[in-house]
Amino acid sequence: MQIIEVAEKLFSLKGFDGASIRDIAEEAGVNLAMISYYFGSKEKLMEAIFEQRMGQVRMRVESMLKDDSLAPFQKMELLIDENIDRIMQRQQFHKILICEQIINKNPIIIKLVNEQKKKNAEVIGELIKDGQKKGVFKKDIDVVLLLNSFFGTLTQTMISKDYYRNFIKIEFQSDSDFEAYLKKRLSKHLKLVFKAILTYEE
Amino acid sequence: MQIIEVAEKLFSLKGFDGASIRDIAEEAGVNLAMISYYFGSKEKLMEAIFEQRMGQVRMRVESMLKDDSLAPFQKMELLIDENIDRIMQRQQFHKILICEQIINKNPIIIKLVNEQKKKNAEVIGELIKDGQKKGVFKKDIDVVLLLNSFFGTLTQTMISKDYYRNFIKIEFQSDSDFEAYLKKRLSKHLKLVFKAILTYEE
Amino acid sequence: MQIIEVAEKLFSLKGFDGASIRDIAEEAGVNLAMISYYFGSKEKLMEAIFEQRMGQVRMRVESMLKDDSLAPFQKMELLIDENIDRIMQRQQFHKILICEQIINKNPIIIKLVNEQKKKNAEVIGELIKDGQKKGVFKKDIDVVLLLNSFFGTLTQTMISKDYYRNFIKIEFQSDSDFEAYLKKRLSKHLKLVFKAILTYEE
Amino acid sequence: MQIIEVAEKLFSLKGFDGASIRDIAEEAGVNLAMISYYFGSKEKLMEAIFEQRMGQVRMRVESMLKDDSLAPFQKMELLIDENIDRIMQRQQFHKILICEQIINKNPIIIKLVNEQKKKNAEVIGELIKDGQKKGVFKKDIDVVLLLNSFFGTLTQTMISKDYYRNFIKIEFQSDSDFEAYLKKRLSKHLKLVFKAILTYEE
DNA sequence: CATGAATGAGTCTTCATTCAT
DNA sequence: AATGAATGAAGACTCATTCAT
Repeated sequence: MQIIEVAEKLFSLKGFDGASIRDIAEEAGVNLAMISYYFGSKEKLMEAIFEQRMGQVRMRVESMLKDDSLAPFQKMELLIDENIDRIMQRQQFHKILICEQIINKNPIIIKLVNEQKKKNAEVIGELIKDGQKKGVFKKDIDVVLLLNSFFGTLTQTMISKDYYRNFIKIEFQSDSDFEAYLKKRLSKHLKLVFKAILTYEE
Repeated sequence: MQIIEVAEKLFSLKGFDGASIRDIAEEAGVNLAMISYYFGSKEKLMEAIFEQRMGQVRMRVESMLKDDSLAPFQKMELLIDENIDRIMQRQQFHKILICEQIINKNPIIIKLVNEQKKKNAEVIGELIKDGQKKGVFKKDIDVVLLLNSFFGTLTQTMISKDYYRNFIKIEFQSDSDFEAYLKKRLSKHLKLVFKAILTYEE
Repeated sequence: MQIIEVAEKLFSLKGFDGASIRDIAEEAGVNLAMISYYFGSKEKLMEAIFEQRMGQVRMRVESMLKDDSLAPFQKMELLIDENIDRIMQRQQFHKILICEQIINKNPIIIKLVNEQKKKNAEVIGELIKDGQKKGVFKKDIDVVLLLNSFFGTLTQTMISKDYYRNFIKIEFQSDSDFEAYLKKRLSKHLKLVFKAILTYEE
Repeated sequence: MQIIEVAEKLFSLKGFDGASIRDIAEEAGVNLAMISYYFGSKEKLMEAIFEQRMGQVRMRVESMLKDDSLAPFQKMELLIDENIDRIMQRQQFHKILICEQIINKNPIIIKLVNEQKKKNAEVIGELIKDGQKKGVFKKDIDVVLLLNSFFGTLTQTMISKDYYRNFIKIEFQSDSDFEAYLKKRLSKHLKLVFKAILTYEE
């Protein structure tokens, strides 16, 4: 578990090929051979990270979405905030996730990722259908592009965090202060984008 | 020039650390030592790619933005389509661009990228001010988050292209057919998002 | 230890830059990577040789010099023979030592060498003071030039051994016979030189 | 000629294997290919240096030694000072000379060096015979060891110059001041050594 | 069960040299 | 006569993995 934590950190900093298991073993304070011994190989270690991190998704959301006392917009906003929190808390992993979709395409990982994407599309799809039935959402919504805008905005913001912090001329007392500010802005911004996509008729 | 082309391709497929200069030399049909000979080092080769690709940006746009006969919305739509075209034509480079912002962080490259981001923010910033003066755009627009949504949506769509193609149940006769379809959908989607962000008042 | 032995041999034959770790690994019968594995780098291997060889100096001498029953001249002669033996037994190392003082100048090694020189100067300095106090050595002796003559004669003889063997018209039955002859001649010669420097008044 | 000068400098600083013809070409301000073009190869360049530098020896000495009005001791002292000057003026070359006798033993160079040594032995041999005939030098003098002591002292002093300067607690205004001081000390020291070897009976 | 030692394959880079111009 | 471009060989070093203990 500690190995996974260190590996996640180093993979996110240097990439899969850039981080050596030597580095990982050293920083984790374990024997070099133990990584191959426990995980089988470097590739398998990466897979273990993905299994570990992707298995934790969704719990609170599921039940909430079934709650009929909540309006579709409320559910959508909950979903947005929930995911902003989740991703901002696991930035290292999500950096790896992006890179993994571009390079090193390990089939096992790609499969895991696509399953997750499918689940995401299903959840949001149901929510949209519900909203459409209730007449508050418009017809013809491209779920995938909606999700791409959502996750794309989040990841793009995440990887250019430093640039953004430098751009807005506000001084923050600590990193977590800035992080909190960022989440608030993202929340507002993304809710607006969702609202537009879900209701705006050309 | 041919080396740059091959290197761009392999870097986008395997990442900077994953692509060896051996691979690059072989695929480019040149001697292994030629790469160090021409570019000095692997790092410098990467920098050469960035200088090559980032120097080509914008020309038509500049003049167009100064054209007073165009309404802010028209300009904005032109800008969107222009950038969709540009990025979809240079997908390999933009994949590298994303990874480079996450890992390896060569300072020279980061500097180039940040300068480009600044220019982007300035161009869109002027356009927005113009629209606000003319009363067609709302106040208080976060330029950076707007751009993050734009480029984030594009890159997210690009890296999950295969998933998207599989998801929509349409059969395409060729890759370029799908590519064209994708660009049309993206154009429509992003114009909607921009319109919302630029005009929608909560 | 075996690697050090082989490295010493090859460094003395081809020089630091001329001897590749490939050669060393091959001749030592170990894997190429083992040298980096054990020593860290080629430079560190060289440092290891110096630490190994310079740590062994002097032991018998120390006690001998404190022996008050020996006259200064006797001590000096013992010191001369001791050092001739030491250097002739480690000719390979002393060849490296000379080259290292001219080229490559690894600071760690230079430091070790200078410390050794300082110790040598101290030992001989004490001996000289003792002899002066007892009135058998003259005043105003340049310790460093005395040592330079001593070690310079030895090394010069060592590196032009072949020429010397060819010059004197004596046939030797074996290399070790010649070596023994050389040591005897050197001993006589150097004792004469020392005596002159220590007593001869202009 | 300029190439030879630069090559001599770099070979003396980094050794034959450590100095690349790239470095030499760059510092000499000539084309990289010109060195192979003019000299044939790196080895031949080294040979050219030796031919250049060893051809210049002896001119004034020859005539002087035939001068019958000079006593053997006077001739000897002239010879000593002459050679101290010569070597101290060509320190770079003599550093190369030492290394070349230890490593990289190019046969052509070794031949040149041995011829020079033979000439040296002849000249000093004649001088000694003359002195013996005149009854001022003793019998049984080992010419080679005498020369070894002479050149050995000089080279040893040369390569540990910095240590010596640091050891004696005298401050020098300039490098050439120290160099002059060194030559004076060496001259006195070596004349004493010679006198002892040539006259001292055990 | 856990690990220190060892390895072969691979990394990037630099080398002296050559060749067409 | 002189050189820029190009190259094969070799350089030191690091890698993920294995294996005997």
